[in-house]
Amino acid sequence: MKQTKQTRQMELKDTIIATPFITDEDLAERFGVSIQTIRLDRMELNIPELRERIKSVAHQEWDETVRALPIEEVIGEMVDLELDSRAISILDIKPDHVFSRNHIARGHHIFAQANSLAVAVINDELALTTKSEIRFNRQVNLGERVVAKARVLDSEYKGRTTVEVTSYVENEEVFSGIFTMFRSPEQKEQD
Amino acid sequence: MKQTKQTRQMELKDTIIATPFITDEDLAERFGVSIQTIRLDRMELNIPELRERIKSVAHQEWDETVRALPIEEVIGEMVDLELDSRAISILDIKPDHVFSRNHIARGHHIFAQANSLAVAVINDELALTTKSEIRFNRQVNLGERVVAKARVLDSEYKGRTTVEVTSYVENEEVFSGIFTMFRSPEQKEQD
DNA sequence: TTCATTTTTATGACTAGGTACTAATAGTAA
DNA sequence: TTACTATTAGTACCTAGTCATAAAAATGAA
Repeated sequence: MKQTKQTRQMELKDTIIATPFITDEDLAERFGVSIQTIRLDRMELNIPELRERIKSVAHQEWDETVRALPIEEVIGEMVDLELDSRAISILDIKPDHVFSRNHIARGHHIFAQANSLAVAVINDELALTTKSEIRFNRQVNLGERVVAKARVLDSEYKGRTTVEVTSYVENEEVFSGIFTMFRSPEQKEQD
Repeated sequence: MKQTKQTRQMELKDTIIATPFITDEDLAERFGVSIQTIRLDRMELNIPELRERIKSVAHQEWDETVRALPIEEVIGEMVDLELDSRAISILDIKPDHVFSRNHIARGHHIFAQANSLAVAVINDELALTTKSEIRFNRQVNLGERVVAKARVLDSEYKGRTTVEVTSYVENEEVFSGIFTMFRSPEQKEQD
């Protein structure tokens, strides 16, 4: 009994998601159609060839966990800095920053920009985030430019500094956070 | 000035470990030798060809139990997952994750692990962090292994789910956070 | 310097798993 | 019948390799 094209394509998609390292030949055998049909289906469904599927899986994993996230890119570009007072950085949302499915920027990149800005604005060799309360106010999409502005709230309290960071896309607030930063006394306080 | 075979082979090995998706052609150019020499070197060093390297990396991260998920987008290695209930991932702190000065892990990596785990545990196509309150309880150092455990607190509240993530280094709590996640209703709620 | 050995490069034939394109055929609907 | 979709077939080309063979170049010892 023959399947319709639609149901075959849906099952094909599921099959590739489930076992992405399957070849067209194996797929053709499994669905009882020719290799050409499988290739037509993949084209219509925009599913790349085996090697590209392998590469994309491997690459994303590699990119984010093993290789250095090129810090300049992750953090964004610093355009203004006055130590212990304020700082501004911009981050252009690139394909690496978004979920593949929906092209929405992943939260940790927005956080990374803000957090590293908070670290950078502190006039100290060692600055670490100890606490933060953050809010993602709106989705950020591929291609958008995020401008993060940091403002030091209380600088002089010993060992702790509070930094407020607000991020905007074209004057629309997309993220805000209060970061409590630990700054180094002479020796380590906690271990 | 020419390199010896030995030093070239050692550097070759390092290069392939550092950037495993490099082709023989690129390697040949980088080392100023022919492709054939690179292939001889790989044979002597028992380093498989590009496709096999890609496949092995891709395979390591692949787990049949979590295949419905964009596992490649989880930071750290997922070792346990029960959708809408709990999830565990581990992240080994490598040189890329730390401040060069003091070898302390940068906060956004710890956050990224926790945040992506919170996203992954949600049984939904679209899950976004809208709010979070986090705390870095102790520094994490180079070489340490961070185990993040996510627990879904209230799953059924419409459009919002709260996830608690706690990260440990050898049973010592290093990070904790409450993530409020947005999950897709039938149509978009905000834009 | 000459010879032997190691190292490197070149060449040709083959492979897997595709892309891109053209063409032919089978089945269905108006 | 004509029009259209779905499927299959076949060709040329591509990449990133493989293997085998041979020749050239560099190196070390007599």
